[in-house]
Amino acid sequence: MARKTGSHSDITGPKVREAAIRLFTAHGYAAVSMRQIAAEVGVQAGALYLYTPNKQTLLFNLLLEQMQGAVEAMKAADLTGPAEAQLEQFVRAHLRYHLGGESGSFIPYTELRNLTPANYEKVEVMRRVYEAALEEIVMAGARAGAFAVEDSKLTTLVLISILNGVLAWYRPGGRVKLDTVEAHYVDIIRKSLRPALMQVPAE
Amino acid sequence: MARKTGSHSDITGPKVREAAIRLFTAHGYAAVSMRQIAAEVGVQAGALYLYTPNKQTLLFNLLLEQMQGAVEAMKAADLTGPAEAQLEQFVRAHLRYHLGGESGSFIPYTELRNLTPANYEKVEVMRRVYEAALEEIVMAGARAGAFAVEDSKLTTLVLISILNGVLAWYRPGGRVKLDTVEAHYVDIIRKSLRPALMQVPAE
DNA sequence: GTCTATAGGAAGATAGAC
DNA sequence: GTCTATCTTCCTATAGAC
Repeated sequence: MARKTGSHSDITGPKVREAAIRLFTAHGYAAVSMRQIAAEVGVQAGALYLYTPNKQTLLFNLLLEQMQGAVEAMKAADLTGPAEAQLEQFVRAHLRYHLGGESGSFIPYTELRNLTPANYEKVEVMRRVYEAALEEIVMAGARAGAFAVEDSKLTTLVLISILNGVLAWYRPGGRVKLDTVEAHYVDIIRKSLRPALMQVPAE
Repeated sequence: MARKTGSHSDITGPKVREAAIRLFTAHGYAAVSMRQIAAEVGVQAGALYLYTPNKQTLLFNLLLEQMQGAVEAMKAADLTGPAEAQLEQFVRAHLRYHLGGESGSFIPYTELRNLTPANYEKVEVMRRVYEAALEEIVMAGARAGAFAVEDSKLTTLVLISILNGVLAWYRPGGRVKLDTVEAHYVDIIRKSLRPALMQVPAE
């Protein structure tokens, strides 16, 4: 394909995306200026507006794609079999999606507060789909007597918060490997939902 | 005591504090302007500088006092008896301190990233004291065979992140009461540390 | 103790040259 | 497609009147 000299749209575009993810993750949306993003990319601030109409839309698109990606990863997981197995697959899919990205960074959901109400609502729709899927698993396990659940909504919220809590301390390339994290969370989450000891069938 | 007319230092001071906590918690330090804080208090922006030398110091003092308060609450808790009992007291103290405040809001630790390096280090010292206390409990339980722990540092980090995750969804005055939250977290954390089923002594 | 006014700078976003 | 230059707005922080 013929291409004009100096046309770097296909290179700069992704770089803007990655720089924004990295900076928003590290410092938060409000603390990051368009000039900082531009410096990270290696262009002047004005050039960013070839790739996004404004700063707000940049954040919105990143968060929406991220949330859609989480839903897709969840749907691609093998959520079949007994509730315990489904839960394990959900936990693994969640952790791999949120921690395993090439870029190694993921914008925390707390940045949702920086979206305009209209934009927030669009992302929130996806978040509800995601959490509803988890709640289905929780309720199925409760019905089957496999999970101790008093309030499926509360249990689901707590599970999500536990899983997202990993972002508070996990560092890619750090001492703790992703496999270890996965195994650890699968283990503690499984145990945390286990019915009281007396109700566990001895085997 | 004689007091000059118009001297509201003892009223405005606390109001600045509370407004800053509320706004930093809701929107994050970087997204909040001194003008917003002033408006919340009911004064003009310039008047805030009677109570803090600058915005950074305002955040620093709030976070430092918060962290010191957590350490004091932990030390005031009855951390005696077997590791299971100590852990339960730690969990209850942590949740009550972080959720039970009169103001009903607590600046998330993610705001630590907005501190200057020198200020960050001072708060970090307190955080290490706090986490070390939890790790002591975890290790004691592991030695006694009461807890399943492969890596006490990892377990401690995960426990802290689980406990702080409550801030992601709990709303004071909401559907779920503080007592319920406490009971729920004590239950799931106790279970999550329980040794595997086969190793539990039948009784 | 609080106000108004303002200095000084940095932010988001646009215009036009190349 | 990117740069430089700039408009406009908002920010932190200070000065001086009351």
